[in-house]
Amino acid sequence: MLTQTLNNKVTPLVGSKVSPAAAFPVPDQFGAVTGHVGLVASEFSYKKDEEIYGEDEPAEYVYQVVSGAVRSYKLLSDGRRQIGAFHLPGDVFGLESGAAHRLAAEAIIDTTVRLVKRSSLEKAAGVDVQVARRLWAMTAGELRHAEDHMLLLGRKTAMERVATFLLEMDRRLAVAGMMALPMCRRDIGDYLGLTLETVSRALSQLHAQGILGFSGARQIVLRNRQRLHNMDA
Amino acid sequence: MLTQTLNNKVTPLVGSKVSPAAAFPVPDQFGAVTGHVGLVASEFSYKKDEEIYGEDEPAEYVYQVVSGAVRSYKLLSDGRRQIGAFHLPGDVFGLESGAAHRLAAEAIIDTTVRLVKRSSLEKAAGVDVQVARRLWAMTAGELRHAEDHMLLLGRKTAMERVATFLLEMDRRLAVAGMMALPMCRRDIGDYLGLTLETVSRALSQLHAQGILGFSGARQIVLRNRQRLHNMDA
DNA sequence: CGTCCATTTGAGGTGGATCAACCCTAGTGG
DNA sequence: CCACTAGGGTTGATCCACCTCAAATGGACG
Repeated sequence: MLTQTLNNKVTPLVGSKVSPAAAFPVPDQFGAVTGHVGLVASEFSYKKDEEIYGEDEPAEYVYQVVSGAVRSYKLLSDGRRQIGAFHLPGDVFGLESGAAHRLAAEAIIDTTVRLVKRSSLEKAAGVDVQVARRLWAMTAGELRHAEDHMLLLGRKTAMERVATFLLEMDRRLAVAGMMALPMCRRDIGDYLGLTLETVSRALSQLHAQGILGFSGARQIVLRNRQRLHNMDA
Repeated sequence: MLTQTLNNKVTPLVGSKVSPAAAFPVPDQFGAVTGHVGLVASEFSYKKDEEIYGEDEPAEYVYQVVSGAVRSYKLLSDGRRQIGAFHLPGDVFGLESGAAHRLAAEAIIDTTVRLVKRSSLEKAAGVDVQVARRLWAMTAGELRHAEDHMLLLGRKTAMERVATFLLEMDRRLAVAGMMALPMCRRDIGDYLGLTLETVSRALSQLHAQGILGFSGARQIVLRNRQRLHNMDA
């Protein structure tokens, strides 16, 4: 993609403040890599539901969410979808060791990213072992998440999956005890290996038990993290 | 682990032939890393069902299967198990970017491994960017497998999962068109997010359709890979 | 205020789990 | 060499968690 020009200002990175849109400080993974070697990062924006890159597309860029949210997913031929990860402000995504993206990526809501050429990172990693180490650690972090998620998809019940999801999102995007989910029930279902109806029923049940509160379907406050932890197996 | 000494001869690695027990040549991932820097690898053997390392245990060593087979898995508190990967002759496992193993590992059958200290690899990676690149690529390969497996666990039917499993094993361990599975039906089920009964029924059905043949429950020959491919979605 | 889509809720169906025999077959020991 | 045994595998019957299909409700935005 990246053919249409929405908002393409080029900014040199040095000290690189990151994620002004994030409501709390996040570790600056991108700057940790780019800062060392004076790479140049561009900014780019995507509309809600716009594709950022497709599955098996050449991996030309590595991205960091500045604001908004992104889903990475795979599709089966008949349209069944598995979302492998949600990317929130501060997160790096699209980093590949090989030549192609193995999942597609789309903006969940209007989203701004910073991006650098993969070839620049490769070159930097060839010169600076600290950069190489950071790239490895990022991929290892993704692997850790995938391994946890395999356990969820293969062995947890619907309620356990939703509990795990809520605790993950609470950790990653709660502000003042409240989280504003950027994704719809279908996205959550496709992330958890469930249908949107099952997700909705589980959330309704948690609401009825007083474990969470709603202010609109996507504004959720956890009222009892301990009980949620107990449900997550 | 590694406290009892079963068979601990130390062998310096140089050109490093690998996997004499493998029935066909495999890419020498271990040697590709260790060969460059003259690391020392030991050999060690484990009995069937013996633990190699536990979940969250410090990651002191990196392993390569010489002969036998290994399962990597996570457990829930009530005993539900998700096997994340099977490791066959030639495969490297137990490689971590962080300090601890995130899955446990056990020998499925009597197994011999080669191993090197993680600290040695870390040091080598700090000196030689090619080593660092290889370590990253290995972790990225595991991530690729995990991403494919999330799709299977989240969205494929029982028959599709079994078909995918058979094609994976066929690719990885078939000799002369036949494969000798080292693992039991329960292991297969815990890998595919199914019960052992469901795995058995799927295999029986494929047998009845003439898509595969048995010579004993674990000796399988695929008679129609194309039809199997069609079933795997 | 009305439209559109996301979400919730309900009713019923089903794929895979569970529970329960039974059957192989590879060892084991006589 | 064969009978016995134990563990793995198969098959059957039933159950139920989650899916599917359907309709009502709600909320955001023009």
